[in-house]
Parts: sequence; structure tokens; C-alpha cells
Amino acid sequence: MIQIRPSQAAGRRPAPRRVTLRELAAHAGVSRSTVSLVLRESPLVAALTRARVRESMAATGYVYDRGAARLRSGVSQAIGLVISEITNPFYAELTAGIDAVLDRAGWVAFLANTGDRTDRQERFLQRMREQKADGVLLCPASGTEAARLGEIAASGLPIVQILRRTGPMQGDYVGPDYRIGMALAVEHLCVRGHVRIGLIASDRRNSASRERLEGLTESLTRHGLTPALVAPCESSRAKAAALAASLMDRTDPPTALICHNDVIALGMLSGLQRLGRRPGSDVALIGFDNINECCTSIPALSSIATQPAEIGAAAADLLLRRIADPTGAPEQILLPPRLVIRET
Amino acid sequence: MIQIRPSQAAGRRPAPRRVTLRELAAHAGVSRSTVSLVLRESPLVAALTRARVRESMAATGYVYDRGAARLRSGVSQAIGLVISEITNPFYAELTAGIDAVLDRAGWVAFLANTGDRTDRQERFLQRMREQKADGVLLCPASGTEAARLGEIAASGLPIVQILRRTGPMQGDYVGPDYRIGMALAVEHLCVRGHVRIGLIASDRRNSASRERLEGLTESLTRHGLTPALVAPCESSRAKAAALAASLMDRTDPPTALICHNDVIALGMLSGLQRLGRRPGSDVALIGFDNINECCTSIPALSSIATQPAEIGAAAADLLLRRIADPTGAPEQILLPPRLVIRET
DNA sequence: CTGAAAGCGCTTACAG
DNA sequence: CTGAAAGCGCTTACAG
Repeated sequence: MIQIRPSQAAGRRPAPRRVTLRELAAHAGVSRSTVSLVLRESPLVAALTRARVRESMAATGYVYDRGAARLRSGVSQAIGLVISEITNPFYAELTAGIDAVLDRAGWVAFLANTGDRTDRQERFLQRMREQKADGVLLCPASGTEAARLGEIAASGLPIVQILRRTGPMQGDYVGPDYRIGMALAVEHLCVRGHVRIGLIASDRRNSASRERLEGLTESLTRHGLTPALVAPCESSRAKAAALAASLMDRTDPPTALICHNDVIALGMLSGLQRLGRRPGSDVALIGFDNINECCTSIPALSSIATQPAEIGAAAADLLLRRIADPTGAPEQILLPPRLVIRET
Repeated sequence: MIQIRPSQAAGRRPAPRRVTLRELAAHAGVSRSTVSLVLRESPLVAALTRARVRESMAATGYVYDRGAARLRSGVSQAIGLVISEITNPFYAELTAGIDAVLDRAGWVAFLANTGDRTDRQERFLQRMREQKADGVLLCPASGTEAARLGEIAASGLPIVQILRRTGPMQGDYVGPDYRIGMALAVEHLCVRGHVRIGLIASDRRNSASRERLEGLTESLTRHGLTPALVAPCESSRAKAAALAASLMDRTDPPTALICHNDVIALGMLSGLQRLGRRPGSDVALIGFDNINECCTSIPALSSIATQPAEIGAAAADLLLRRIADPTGAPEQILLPPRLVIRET
């Protein structure tokens, strides 16, 4: 008796019944085990047999069911990717870098855009466990508890943190070396004689914000300076532009501004110009990330390049290695940024 | 005898053995069927029984295996999302809109960034069939053959096309009404007396490019005009900026430019300024998409707003409806753009 | 190299 | 409402 599936019962043009491994084996005149070995590219199968099976696959239009395979073998060939704000071009570049590596390796990623909210992150991680992802690339939302990530990892879902890291920082992690980035910017500004250097910081509490501030402070200390100001700002062009006035109205305004990221820096660039200030001559301005737009803004924005695509690629590589060898020693990979001086 | 799984054999800290539905049933003192009904929120189960099962779920740390459920029920609660270029802020906004709807509905999406290449698209679609996604949101790469998409849909993978559509255009589709967008821009320019109106077009052949050009031509025709020029350009700020010179060097340069998208328009804005032209007074400039950056560029870029987040949300809604009812009549949803006049 | 059997963790009829 | 049995499409030992 033929099972009537829901899609067949309901469909106007019923989807053709799927060819299974059993039917494929019958078509090729071999056993299911043999077909399974061919599918997994085992060298145990005779070349002639392999060829015959491959012909049958093409002839019957067979499609491998990776979910069924996962149920038995435990490997889904899928991972989760959790990022905080995909509309920031930096994250988009990062995602493209990850996607390229996974595509080459034959893997596939579930995407979650958390908007930096822990509740969405938690829901998504739960779904990754239900879908049996083999691992997760996670940019932890601000406020994520290290203990919670520990629980999840202990339950058998490997996590590689990207860009941000929570807790004692001994797990797998890939990100830019924010401290070096800040040191490069401070060095550049100090050489040019700036002593009143301010930071337009993030308004979120996470390691990426913290490490930037610490890096800035340490570098300034080496030059006998302290930050002229630290102003938190939402990561939005409009908010940053609006912030410009209040900064420049001070009695003793900074002569140089380093911004948490380029989105903020570009907003600030625009805001300063609307006030009649010329970034690059009246006030030095340095962004963070070096997104594409830095090249074409007017004036062109100087920025600390963090190479998001490379970070994404390195993180994806690390996660695949970790899945293959869960016992390997955790790695913290910090990619060195470089300073790209343009007109500001 | 206890099965040793690979991860246990290999792991230093072995992942705790997963609680299965059978064990959960034993813990709660009911049958597996009953637990299954509770998991699927069936009303058939007595409230008291349901409560007991839920307590056991919490107590044992049970995690539902959606893949195993899919094998029997056919529903994976996962879809594929194929876009051409995630680093374009427009696609990022679109993705955020899709993600929000899926999150609310309890679904999850596999992401593919094709870079507008059909080979990557094909590989990804094949993986979606292997992973048994319930459907796909697809922005077809330039050059995608309608027949191929037809085959895939016929094999039982519902496809909702977004932003672009191939072939006879009778399948499910959600996108902006490019023609209306162009009409709004042309109307605006003609009222202001422009007669030499040019298009900086995409360099890719797809319906989104074609519909823009057709819309422009039709609108100009209604005003007794023809396009002053149609210049193809790669979707990159730098390429667009570089193109500016050759356009303005003409003997009879256009007085107004409409650009395929904002990335190109912003590059053009920059390129024109570097040449000493003032966008907005020397030459009118209108972008397409209305990405965030339009508000903060100097001068602020006028643009045709296509509301990517809303398109994404509508497309995700449509796909979920199509999965629930594969026999429903196909829908083509065109969202009306509006023109946002700023300084250019 | 190949084949028969068991099992991965669920859902689905079906009988009670 | 509940329980026993079969089955979704694979992989895994194991015997040959």
C-alpha cells in the first residue's frame, strides 16, 4: 500500500514521490549499504559499481536526505550564525566571508539577526539545538551570560564566539585586535600633535566596546594623556550626526575624535559638516572597520581596517575544525587591524 | 548496552547523552504518543497530564529533535534564503525583515549569499533539497533559467521569488513596483523642467534592471521624452564615482540622473563633487532604495524608497502561507515605492 | 566489496 | 485521552 503524504493529498500537482536509497539500490542492482558507501564517497566500493550507482542517481533524480543521515550519523552539515545587526555593513561583510567558506566546504548556515537582544538570541540557540546544528558562530548579544553559553556548549553544541566574547575568555574566539587598532589610531594622532583626543563609544556593554576603550586609554597613557571625552552613541548615522553639536559646543572641545565604528564616524562626519566644521582640518576623525563607504565619503574617512571578511573566514574555519575535533585546545584568534589614512 | 557515540568517544568532556522522547515519557509516566501530543500542543491531552509532561521536560532538560520529527511528518520548520549581495545595505534590511517574521513564527532560515552567480545558487538549492527545507525565498541570480526554477518547484520545494523574477512571471513573487518608482522620479524631474534625464543602470540583466528601464522609458514617453543616456554600472561606490567624469565630459550632458540603486547614487554623488559639480544644483540626482545613508550624505540624497524590510516581511509571510497551502493561487505582490526628496 | 538486521527519535494510524 | 506497532530514510556494525 502506498502512503499518501500530506503534500500529495493536498497538492494540485502532487510532488513526485521522492526516490529513496532503497529504490536507488534496486535500480542499480546493489544493496543499500553499497549505495550508502557510494554516497559518502567511500573508497571501499569498486569503481565499476560506483559508476553504476552514480548513473542510477542521475537517472532516477535521487536526492540525498541529509536529515535522515544525521539521525543515524549525528552530523547535520549545518551550523548556526548569530549576529547582532546585519544592517551594519561590517556584519554583512563578515557574513559574506563566512558564507564563502561554508559554501566551499559544502556546509550551510542558519542565520539569526538578534538586534543585540538576548531573548532573540536565546530562542535561536534553542532552535539550533532542536534542528541539531553541529555548531554555532556567535556574536553574543550585549548582556549575554558566560555561564549560559557554557551550559549550551556543555550540552554538545560547540560555540565559536566572534567579535565579542563573554566571561573568562578561554573559549574559541575570533575577532579583531581592538587594542592594536586603538594604538595605531592614537599613535597617528599623537604624532600629529593632538592632545585632546575623544572617543565616540558604543552605547552597549560588551567586550568589543570595552576592549576599544581599554585600548584607547592604555595608548593615551603611554603618551601621558587621558581621553578628552568618552561619549556613548547608538550605532546609527542619524544619532551620531545629532551628537556632533553637543560635542563641539563644549568650552574645550576635542581636536580629534575616534569613533566606535564607521557608521558612527560617517554620521559624525556629516554632523560636523552641517555645523560648518571641516573634518580633517578643524577636527581629526577616525572610524573603525573601514567599510566600503569610507573611500567615497567627502572628505574620505580615515579608518581602522578590521577586515571583516577575513575574520568571518577564520571563524568558520575554526568552527569546522572544532566540530571535527571537539577535544582540541580552544583557540583565541586576534586579527591585527591596520590604519587607513585618508582625508580626515 | 549503551551506544558510544562519536562525540562521546572523542570528547574530553563527553556531551551528556541526550534525553529522548521515550525517556521523557517514562519520567512523566505516560506513553510516547501522549508526550508527542503535548509537544505538538494538541488539545487532546488532559490539562493535568500536559502539566506533568511539561514538568518532566524541564526536569530532564529534554530537547525536541525537529529533524527526527521531520522525517516522519515532512515539516522541517526551516526555509532557505537566497540573496545576491548581502553587503548592499538594501539586502541587509530585507534580510532583517524576513528574519523578524520567521522568528515570530518559530521558523528558521538557511542563508546563501550568491554574489549573483548561478553556480553558487544551484549548489545552495541542491543543499536545500538535501536538508529538506520547506521552501525557499529566492532573489534569482542574473541568468537564472525559469525552466530550472520550475523543475525545482515541481520537485516539491516551493519558491517565492523576491526583488527579481524570471520567466513568464506567474509564480509567487514579492518586490517593489519599480515602474511606479521610476514614474515618481520622472514626474518630479519633469515638473522641475528637466528634459535631459539619464539612467545609471545596473550592469546585470535581470527583471529588476529591466523593469526599472522600462518604467523610466514609459514615463519619459508620456512626457514626450527619451532617456538622455543609459549607462550601465557595477553596483559599487567606487565604480560609480569613477563613471562620473565620462558622463559629464559629454558635449550635451544630462541635467538629471536617476540611479539603479543608492550605492551607485552615493558613489556618483561623491564622484560629481570631486569633479566640482554640485549635485542638486548643477545636476539633479535621484537614488533608488532609500537606504539609511541617504539622510546623512552631504548633500542628502533624494531617493525612491522601496521599503526593504516590508518586502522581506511580506515575502516571508507569503512563503509560510504557500507551505501551509501549496495549492493556493500564486500571488504577485508589488509594494508601491514613494519618492523621498532631499537635497539632490 | 556486499547483504541482512537493527536503530537514530520522532509521528502516524489504529484499537481501546 | 492512552498504548503498542510500524515506519520516515538513512548509517552502522557484523558476518560473509
